[in-house]
Amino acid sequence: MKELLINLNKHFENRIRLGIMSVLMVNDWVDFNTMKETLSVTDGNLASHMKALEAEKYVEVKKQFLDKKPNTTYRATIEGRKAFEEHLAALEKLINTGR
Amino acid sequence: MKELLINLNKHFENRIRLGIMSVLMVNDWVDFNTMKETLSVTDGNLASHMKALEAEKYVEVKKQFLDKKPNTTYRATIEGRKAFEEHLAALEKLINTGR
DNA sequence: TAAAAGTACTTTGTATTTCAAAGTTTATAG
DNA sequence: CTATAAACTTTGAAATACAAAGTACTTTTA
Repeated sequence: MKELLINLNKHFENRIRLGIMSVLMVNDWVDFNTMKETLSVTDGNLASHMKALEAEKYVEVKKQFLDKKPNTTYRATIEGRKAFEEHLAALEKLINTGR
Repeated sequence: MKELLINLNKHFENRIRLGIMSVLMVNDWVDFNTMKETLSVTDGNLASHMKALEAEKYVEVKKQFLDKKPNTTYRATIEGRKAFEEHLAALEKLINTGR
């Protein structure tokens, strides 16, 4: 019970970040607009959270032109998956403590 | 996948709040200092989070003198338990979506 | 009965986080 | 050219979080 909270990853505390990572755990490459609609966030907000996750090397980005239109897709890195798994494990521990 | 995030309760997003509620789910009455040490937070910080949870009616407070010393204890209300259960369920859903 | 100590705050001030809205860039379509 | 779309970036405001210092109340100690 001593280190109840230390394994929680600060970068995943926010709900939108939780959503992003959850989506990226099951989908290999997810494009900007799909993510935006899935989470119901503004484009600016999504971009900034993405940037934060990118800065932590938790997601990688691929920019290309698809159908002659700019298309940005994301996927979780190995590191990101690992970090998120650890976060979820810590959450589960909390959940099991809590009932 | 549409309402991926809406069942998450904003008041439980913070790690310390998560810790508080987890502790209160399994312990009926927990005193201020035990909570403070369990979570490794300053007294001011704990007090303010407690106040926030109290304002939402998620915890109730009992103040008394024990061994001639002031003693404040907390427990989760029925409402608080319900809200936290829902939050955990939403988290679990995310977790299961995410692996 | 005055000083000291402990509990549980409250206040203050700062730093960080979050978010929407507006503006920007680049590339294609007409 | 001009318009349009995607994906940002910038700006600014509001909310949140936190530590540190200060306070109130009570009991203990001298």
